[in-house]
Amino acid sequence: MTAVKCESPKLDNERILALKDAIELLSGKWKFCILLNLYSLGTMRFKDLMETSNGITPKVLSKELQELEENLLITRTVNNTKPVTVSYAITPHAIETQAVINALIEFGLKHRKKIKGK
Amino acid sequence: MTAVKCESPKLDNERILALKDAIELLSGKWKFCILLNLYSLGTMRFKDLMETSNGITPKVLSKELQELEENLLITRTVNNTKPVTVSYAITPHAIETQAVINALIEFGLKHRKKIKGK
DNA sequence: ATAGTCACTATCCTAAAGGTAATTAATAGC
DNA sequence: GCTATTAATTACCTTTAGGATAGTGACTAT
Repeated sequence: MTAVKCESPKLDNERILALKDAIELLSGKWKFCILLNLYSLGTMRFKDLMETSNGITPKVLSKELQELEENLLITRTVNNTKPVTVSYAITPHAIETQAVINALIEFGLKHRKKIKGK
Repeated sequence: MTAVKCESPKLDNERILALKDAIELLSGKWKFCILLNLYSLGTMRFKDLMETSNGITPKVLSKELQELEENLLITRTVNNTKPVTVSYAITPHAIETQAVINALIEFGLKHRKKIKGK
């Protein structure tokens, strides 16, 4: 992942690091897609995520899920089924990303209005 | 820019597009750095931005500024000085990104606490 | 004439993100 | 034995973001 740069004389170091972490953690082509799907549809299996994340490949999905799991945003559960299925669910902690998503949506809505009048 | 993918049965199409736009507009290594600097230090010249955005090259800074200007987040003003100087300032519209930045910081702070206890 | 400032632009290059396609392991059904 | 399902992994390839370096054009100062 490309390390994000952000410095600001107005923010203390802890906040700068937090901002940097948050951006890096959530950036990429598929992160929000996966989180939104898990958030709105609940626990999902690998196969389900393959289908709802339109155009993703198993390799990329697998990698994304690993990153999200490492960062405690989702849980991975192997089910005792045949063939083996694996369930993914967002953690309570991941629900905190909703505030970010809402802020992005609100900004995006205002932005679209601004741009339309150009 | 890599087009972000996000779909969700819970969000209507307008909000999905807004989210997509916002993410794409703000993603990249330098966007937040530049916006934060202009926000906290006020109007800045190209040269100033080169110095505060530690490690950026003129080519990349130029490209980032063009993108931000196209999206009405900053203004570009050529000053009648010798040699010519150019001033960049954030627009009132760009100040709305503060909500996004704050949400990211809040999430990042909580996230750092979570990860520390791993 | 030469060197310096400022705001870039041009060219080339690397590293990382992401895509394609094939393959694997475990198991079940036919 | 052969095919199918699920959740991956592997090797390979392409695209893109961004970095390194040099150069340009308008001007000033010495």
